[in-house]
Amino acid sequence: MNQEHNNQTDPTRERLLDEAERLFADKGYDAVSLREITTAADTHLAAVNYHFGSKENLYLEVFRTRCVERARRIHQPLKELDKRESFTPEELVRTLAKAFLSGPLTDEERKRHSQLLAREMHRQSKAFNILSQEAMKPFTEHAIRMWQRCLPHPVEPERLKLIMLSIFSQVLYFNFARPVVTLTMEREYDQEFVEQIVEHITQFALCGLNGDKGK
Amino acid sequence: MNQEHNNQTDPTRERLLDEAERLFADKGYDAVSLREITTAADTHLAAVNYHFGSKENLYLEVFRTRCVERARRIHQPLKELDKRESFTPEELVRTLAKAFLSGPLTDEERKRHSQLLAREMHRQSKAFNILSQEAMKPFTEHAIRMWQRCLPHPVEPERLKLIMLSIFSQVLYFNFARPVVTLTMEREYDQEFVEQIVEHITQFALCGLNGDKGK
DNA sequence: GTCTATAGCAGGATAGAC
DNA sequence: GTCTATCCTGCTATAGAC
Repeated sequence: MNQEHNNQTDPTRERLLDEAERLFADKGYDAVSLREITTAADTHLAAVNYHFGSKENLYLEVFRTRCVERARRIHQPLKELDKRESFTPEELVRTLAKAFLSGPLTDEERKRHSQLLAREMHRQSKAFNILSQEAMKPFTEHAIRMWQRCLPHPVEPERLKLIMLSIFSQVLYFNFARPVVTLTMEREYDQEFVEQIVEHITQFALCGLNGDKGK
Repeated sequence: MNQEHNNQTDPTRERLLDEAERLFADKGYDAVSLREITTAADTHLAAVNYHFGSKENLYLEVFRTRCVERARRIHQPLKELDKRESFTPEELVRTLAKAFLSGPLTDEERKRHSQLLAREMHRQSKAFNILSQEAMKPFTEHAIRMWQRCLPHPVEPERLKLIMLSIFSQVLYFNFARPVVTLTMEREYDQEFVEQIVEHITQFALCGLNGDKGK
């Protein structure tokens, strides 16, 4: 109980979560079999039932631990910025875009995270509820408070929420739909390209913020 | 051969495609069984093999016929605009956003289309190839030619492609991730809300087009 | 040509041996 | 506690009756 036998650090349990996450992200819930997962995790079928009770529960545990933890790390740069005395809207937007596209996660993690998110985003499932309650909702609300703090003139929250959704849709898409992006741009993802995308989204969103002046 | 017995109009075949499309969009390829589809289409298991050869082929046929056909209808408003003597960038962007969000499709069709697209968007599959070759590529290229036609000053194609991707990511997201949108905005989809979204994306993209002037 | 009946296999879950 | 061996269900595909 004092070191290795609690739920958090059992190595078999961790390996199962690792492989489950990878495979679920890659193929989706129904396309992955428990046999596939346990073989990859170098253990046996019954281990899933022992540690998680069922396939469904293993899936949910991936969201409860892995995804929520990654979401926290994505949130981190925003919190850092918020600690500062002051910041500009441009810095806020760039921090948002960077957090998702070149931020704290490794490229592999980013891909998995986007895939799992995208898979759950359109169905009201338990996994979706975990994500929205633990990750998306607090993140969005925090970002909006930060905007209201740094914008020179007040902007109605509805507009800010729409802009948040627009930014979010783009970072998700540029991570998730890479085949479409490389096909359209005739260009592979490398550091320079990602920086270009971050810059594109930043400028896009900034103009969206100030945009209605010209109307 | 002269009326009802060719592939295009066999009523059982059509019902199978209808139900397959609905269920695949709703649950994804692996979560749907042929039994489910044939029961919904009020026919028997063997009919799938008779008409399509396999589950995989039925799936692909949904893309080859239904999705490509819908993509053509989404393309239509753009073609109409292109026939005109001249048009503004704003008209072009609004036409693009409307085509996906309130355009030629019914709401039900729009949902299905977005779901099927989103499901295939991240994996290089046969279905993806059909979509990108038959629908996305020609559409994107046409839109870019139209932009180059109506923009007062030349804009490099790479920038236009990025803007196309940004618009596309947003319309896809606002169709596909409705649970997230309603949760964030605390608002259900109705005609007024959809119009607001179209307006939001239009302004967003327009500013993105002219945006770097202010930098 | 249509559809029933079944083959053959893979899935998740679990009983029970160690 | 661990893991093998097995259960049973549900799947796709197809052979063959009508």
